[in-house]
Amino acid sequence: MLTERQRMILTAIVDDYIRSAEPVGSRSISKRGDVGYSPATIRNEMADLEELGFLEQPHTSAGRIPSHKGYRYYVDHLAPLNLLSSNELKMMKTFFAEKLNAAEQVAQHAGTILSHMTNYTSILLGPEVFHTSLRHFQLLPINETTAVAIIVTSTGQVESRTVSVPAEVSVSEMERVVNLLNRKLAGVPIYKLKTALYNEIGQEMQRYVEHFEELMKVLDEALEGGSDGQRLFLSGTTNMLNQPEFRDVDKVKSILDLFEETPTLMRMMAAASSGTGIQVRIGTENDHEAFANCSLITATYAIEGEAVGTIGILGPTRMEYARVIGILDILSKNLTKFLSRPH
Amino acid sequence: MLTERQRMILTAIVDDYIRSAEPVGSRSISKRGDVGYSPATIRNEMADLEELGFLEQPHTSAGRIPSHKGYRYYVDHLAPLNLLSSNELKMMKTFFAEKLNAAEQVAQHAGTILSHMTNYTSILLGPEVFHTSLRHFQLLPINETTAVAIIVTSTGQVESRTVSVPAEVSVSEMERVVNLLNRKLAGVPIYKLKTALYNEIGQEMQRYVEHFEELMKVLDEALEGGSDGQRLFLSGTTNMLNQPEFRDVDKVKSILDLFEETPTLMRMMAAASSGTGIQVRIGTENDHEAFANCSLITATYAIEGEAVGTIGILGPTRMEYARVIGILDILSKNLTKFLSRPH
DNA sequence: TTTAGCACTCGACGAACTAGAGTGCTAACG
DNA sequence: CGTTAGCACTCTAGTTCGTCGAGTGCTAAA
Repeated sequence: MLTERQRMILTAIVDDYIRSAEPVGSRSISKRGDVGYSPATIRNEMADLEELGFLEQPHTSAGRIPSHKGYRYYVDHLAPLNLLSSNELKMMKTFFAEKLNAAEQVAQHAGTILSHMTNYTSILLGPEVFHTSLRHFQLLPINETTAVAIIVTSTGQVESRTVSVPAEVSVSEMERVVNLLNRKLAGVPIYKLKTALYNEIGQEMQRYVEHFEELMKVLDEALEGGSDGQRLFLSGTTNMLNQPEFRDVDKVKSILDLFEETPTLMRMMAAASSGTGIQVRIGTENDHEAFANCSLITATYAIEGEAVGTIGILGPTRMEYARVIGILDILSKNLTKFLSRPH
Repeated sequence: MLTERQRMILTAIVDDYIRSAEPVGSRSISKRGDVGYSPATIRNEMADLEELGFLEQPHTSAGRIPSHKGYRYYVDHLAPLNLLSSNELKMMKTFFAEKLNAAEQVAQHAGTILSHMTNYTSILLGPEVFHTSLRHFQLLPINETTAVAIIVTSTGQVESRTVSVPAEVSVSEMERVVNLLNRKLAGVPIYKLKTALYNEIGQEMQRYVEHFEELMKVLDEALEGGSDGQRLFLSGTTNMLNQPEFRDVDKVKSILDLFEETPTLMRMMAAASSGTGIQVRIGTENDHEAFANCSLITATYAIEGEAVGTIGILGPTRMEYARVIGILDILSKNLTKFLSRPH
């Protein structure tokens, strides 16, 4: 589709623009040395590239900037493989040498490291409990009408919520049920808990307890928490303010606002990481107008072969794709290895 | 110290400036009607107030703005008592009618409401577990070398952390210890847990278990989490961007950066709420240069008579003190009542 | 004591101008 | 025929300059 020379010039323009955030002119490309043509020739090619939709011109007498399509082509075909700098490698080594236990904590910390390494904003979708299985269930009365329900998963994550308990249900009754549940439900995947409760345990439970109906309601409430137990962590949100394209408060406002809308972000992250490997969403591909000038690069991480979370980097469309992709690739792989290691 | 007329004029200036964010001139004060003097008279008083340090002049031919000292005097002596608008009352009623259980969740939600009502940023220091007592302790092995330690407090808060367990310690041994601990430590305040463990339980434990040393290390690690189990919640951070004084990215940057530094914020909140009732910290009183142009208004909330957390509002020094103080006062009192109610 | 009057100051705003970066086109070149 | 030098043209960013108006401080009159 594009000639070799056009590819060279497009690469040069994108690279330059990523570095400078200023429209790139034919002269500066020519002077770089790696494209051995005069400004005039480059101008001709640039006009062609613009016609093809890879470049845009802010106004007549300015240089060119990559269009959405230009970035997409760059990411898909032109971006160089990026090896990590020794400094970056060192940061990553230091991180994985740390002694951190809980999976969620590890992942969260990885997000922080990532935002520091890249100077962009990292978005981390914590390990979901959906596919892990039940390790332990507990129901602790706090006072006459409330109890704390605790679910511990096989990966060591703890979810808790407060539930209200009808006065008729006695403590000993509750204990009996909890014991029964632990015997029957240990090892069952979290997402199957409710159906297991209804189908298998229900009948047996009726024999043990008096207030079956009330208890089922309590358990229902208690297990509710298990299904959406995924948390979102942001790090380096203010890095956005360093980008020259967001020097204007009005332009960042909508982005920062979105950062406070956890559910929306979660949905976006989940959508973005649908495929395997590294995913790049450029500008309007993000399905939210606040991110129209941003790119989101995501990767998933897994525990024991099961993808459990997503880690992403958000920056301006003019972001250092090659470097970020390189870092994210290594980091997500290491994270997976680290989380799946025998503790 | 100030004449009645000076107080009137100062009040008028502060009120006007809070509303408009523009330097206030003598003419506009005169025209308001509530100060029945000509611009010339007011100018003379303004010159005096400036000499006394209550006002400042951005440049010669501009109006006056309140100085730090001016705000302080306003807050301490001039700010009118503020009754909540019917709309505000309604929001608060709706909030406290909601069925929320966990104390932390309630408080966090209160912070959200607060930032919505005020259009400033709310900072919430979650209920600390320090003064609550132990309801239940649990140590669940996850695999050969790790276990999850869970602490449930009398208020229903759950803290968990992953600890590593030496290979020599057997599961049954661990269970025995946990049972012993629950029998002995239930009801002990969280902050006394460690000393209680060492002084009272230690000896008895030695009789029960083989690997005393190793187990003590595990327990030590497990109980570490209890002492600082206070969490920080921010809401409405982007409201800062709506303030005209922060229209410039450079000026908000340092503030938003500070929002990411949880420990620093926690320290500031703890320091700010040292006294009782509503505390107002104006500008540089905040001990952090990022907040030099901000004011922080805080109140504490309590559970069962024990102050457990702090709720605060951060805005520009030019913030609506009267309204915010009014809202915060009511909200913190209601929050206390709500959290201390028999569930 | 208060106020009207007045000269003065200073920033905000807009118009006019300039400099410079970059373009597209044409014609010459190898 | 592809490439390049040359040139007229365009458009923005930045600067200067003058004007306007809000606001002041001071003086003198009420």
